[in-house]
Amino acid sequence: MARARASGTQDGGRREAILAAALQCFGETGIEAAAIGDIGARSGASVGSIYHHFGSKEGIARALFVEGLRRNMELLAARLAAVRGAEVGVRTLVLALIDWIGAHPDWARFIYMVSSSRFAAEADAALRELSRDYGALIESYFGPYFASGALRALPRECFAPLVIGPVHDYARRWLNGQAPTPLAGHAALFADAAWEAVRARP
Amino acid sequence: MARARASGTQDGGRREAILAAALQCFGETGIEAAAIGDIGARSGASVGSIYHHFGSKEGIARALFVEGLRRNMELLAARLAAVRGAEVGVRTLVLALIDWIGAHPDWARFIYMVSSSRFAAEADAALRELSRDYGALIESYFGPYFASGALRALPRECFAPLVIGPVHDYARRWLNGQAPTPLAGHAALFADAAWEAVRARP
DNA sequence: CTCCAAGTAGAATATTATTCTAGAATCCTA
DNA sequence: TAGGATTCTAGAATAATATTCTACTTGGAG
Repeated sequence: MARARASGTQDGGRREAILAAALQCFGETGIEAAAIGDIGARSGASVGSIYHHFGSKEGIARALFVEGLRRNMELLAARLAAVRGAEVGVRTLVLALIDWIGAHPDWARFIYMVSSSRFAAEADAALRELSRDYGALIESYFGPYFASGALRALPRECFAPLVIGPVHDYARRWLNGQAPTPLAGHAALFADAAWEAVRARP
Repeated sequence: MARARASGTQDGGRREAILAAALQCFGETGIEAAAIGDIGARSGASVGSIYHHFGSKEGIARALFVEGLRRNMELLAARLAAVRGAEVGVRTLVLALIDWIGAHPDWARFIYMVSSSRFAAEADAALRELSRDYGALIESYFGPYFASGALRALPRECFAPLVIGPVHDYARRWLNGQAPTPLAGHAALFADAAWEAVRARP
């Protein structure tokens, strides 16, 4: 009858529980105001245990950030693997992001919260690797379409901003309560706009 | 020979000095890690003085945020007042933002840092007023062009994301060191894309 | 069975935000 | 200009909380 994570077990559930509690706390009060004690209370972990796993509050935030980005990227990779073509690829990029944000607003809110924070730019091995993988995914799918001329000749660094910049901007507003309509309500609009922005011009 | 802000004067210089020091500290180490003591040391203000003016660390951040947005909006308002027409208006929106970010990267970095933070959504009179003014500025300039059909029929809440979303997305990456080329290097590209995204379609 | 590494707990410590009290500068009014 | 009210400043005292430390537990390997 013992619950999977009754007490003192090494099943790894403790780590997940801490992350889940932290995501909640961070989302409710912001990272700065969230107390380690609260995270411990909600997850059933002691302070010492938390520090054993993550080293610091920033360590928790970093782990959450990497985990969120990874999940998001996995969805995108799965969706892209199922299609072929420049236009459908661009639309998939937009729609996968919209779906993910709609399904996981807490994760999205947290990621937006810290993505411009100091440590997001810092030397973090896992983060740099993830960033590299992300670039590689985009490049491997869309590279050929740039080469073939199906996509407009653009500096590569401008591709992602043009395609998903509007979605991110809208999503931030929506998550902040500044826009009433859920992201999904404008999915077609943003997908159309993304394709128009990067398709080859006559 | 007393310097303008020698000590204990009420000339307002103290408040500005605190804000300037805070912008530096926040930018270097992030808001959480920045210590009130440091801000005091850099600005020459005592801890008590800082709390008298701002009430809390979050209060300092809030004041900085509002001030930054206000300056940004003033530039935009001035530029828009000098032009007339749908296309030039959209381009002005993009270019004013690009210019401002290029000229004030510290402000931009800070604003991005906190714009998704908890207090940005909270009930702050000055902030809500500013947000309202911003909306009114956009509406008063572009409203007529929506009405005349020069701009595509769009949900109003999608207009700003489509026009400046890509710029924000690129700017965040650039400020994080993830994109080498300064924003100004892509100004024409982003302005063109913005206009294409919202112009009336044939 | 014993040992070892990983995990856990909670008290002790350190850091730092915030509050408090007193005093100095400025402003306003008569 | 005098005097009182108000704003501002300073720095010590307090409180909150992140982090460190030490001892104990658990589960697995040999």
